[in-house]
Amino acid sequence: MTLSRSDRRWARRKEARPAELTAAALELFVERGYSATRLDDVAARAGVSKGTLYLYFSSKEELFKAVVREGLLPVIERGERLSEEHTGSAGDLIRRLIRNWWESVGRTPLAGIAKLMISESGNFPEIAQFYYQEVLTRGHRLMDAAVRRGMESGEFRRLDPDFAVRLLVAPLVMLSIWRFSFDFCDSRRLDPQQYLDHHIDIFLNGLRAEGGKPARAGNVVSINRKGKNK
Amino acid sequence: MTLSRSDRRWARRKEARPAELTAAALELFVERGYSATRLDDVAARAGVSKGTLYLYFSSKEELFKAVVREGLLPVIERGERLSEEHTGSAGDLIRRLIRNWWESVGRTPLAGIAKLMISESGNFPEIAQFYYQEVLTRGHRLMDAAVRRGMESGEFRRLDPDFAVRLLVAPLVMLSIWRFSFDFCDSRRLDPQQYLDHHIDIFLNGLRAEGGKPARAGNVVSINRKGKNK
DNA sequence: TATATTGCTGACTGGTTAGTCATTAATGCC
DNA sequence: GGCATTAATGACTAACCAGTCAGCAATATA
Repeated sequence: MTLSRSDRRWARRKEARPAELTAAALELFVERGYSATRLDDVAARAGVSKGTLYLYFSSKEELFKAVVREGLLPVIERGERLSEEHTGSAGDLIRRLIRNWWESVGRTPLAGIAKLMISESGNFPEIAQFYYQEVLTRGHRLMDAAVRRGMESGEFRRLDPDFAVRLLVAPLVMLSIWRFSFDFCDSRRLDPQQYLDHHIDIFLNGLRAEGGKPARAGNVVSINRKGKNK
Repeated sequence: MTLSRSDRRWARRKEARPAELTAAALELFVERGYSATRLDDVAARAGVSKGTLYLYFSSKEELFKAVVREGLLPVIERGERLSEEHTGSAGDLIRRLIRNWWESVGRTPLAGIAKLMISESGNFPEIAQFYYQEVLTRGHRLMDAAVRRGMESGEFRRLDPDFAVRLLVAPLVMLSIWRFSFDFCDSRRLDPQQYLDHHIDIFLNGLRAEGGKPARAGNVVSINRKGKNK
């Protein structure tokens, strides 16, 4: 029995394999967790056999590291550039940063890395450390600069910026997590756009100095807006 | 060789075992994840052998269910009573509910259930469904009543209460998760009290109607306050 | 076409662990 | 004390899976 032309079982695609494997691994790690993910399944989803996986990654743990390392660093760097170049109010910068986050992380599979790192931090302290320093702390600094700018210009009240930033970021992380954990439990799904709009609205109003003009969120983070449910 | 009097290896304590086992299991599940937790380790931490574990739970999955089921229902019920009995402003009710959450969940090992359910929802859709309906939805309803009360009395602006509640709860969940995932990465730990104070402050100010009196958070949720860091 | 190179495969193995069960010892009852 | 009951033990097994490797087939080179 000869193989049909479309049987790509033996296709040689050295360049494409690593990215396909890490993409498949990310999906399965997020879906099932690190331990519960079988490398046979990762390989199958990437369209190769397990042996091939081991041509590109020396162990399951190395595959995990690659997934985390390669995912978010470019995004962080883009955010840092965006922050440096920004001229305008702190509120607008925060809106842009959140919009940027949504477009390049929140609505992509990369959002799953948050859930993955939360789940596995206990088993991989070294990777958790890397993620903490190179993703969380840098992302935090990004928002921190915006919040301080607002406080110094008199746009925001003076609160501890560290807590303010954590409270700014927490709903974004929760949105990422929700998508991969409980969204499917609910028939009427969470609308991310409206959720982000409300967050920006409440947060910026909560932070703004007495007498400043009320913040309106809808004007920036409103891509593909759908009708409000109920 | 006779066993010393203090050798409790064969102690018969039928009543206490199940709670000790679920407590040990919660700790390990949260620390390592469900798959990566060995039942031998659970049994050892509870001071028994693996065979004993199987006297009380018919499988690893049943143990997991017991951990989730028994943990949070009493707390939810207490919150529901507290909400019904409350007289006073919506802001005060929200402060009390958060304080109550912190005392009976946030600062206890039960907080780990959030991380556990997030991590394992994909592998146990049935338990995820239970958790979603009996814990998340009921907790959500609790806060929802408070938020609506505030909107109807004119204390809060009129926003979609569903989103407002999600944004009220998100930082609490993140606080739970943080403790078990990244807190140990950072030398200068997150102070939960101040974090909650800031959240209540920003959120209530962000929600309050124009002309209402500014909300101050510090007067309710300030137990065991420590010096502000930096 | 012949040969060398190398990306890819899948059967195999060694270690690990959920779940079992024959045995042991604590307790209660006469 | 003697006997019956049952909580507790830990060695055992069957299954599962990360990681290996000898061979196969696509491609490159001559």
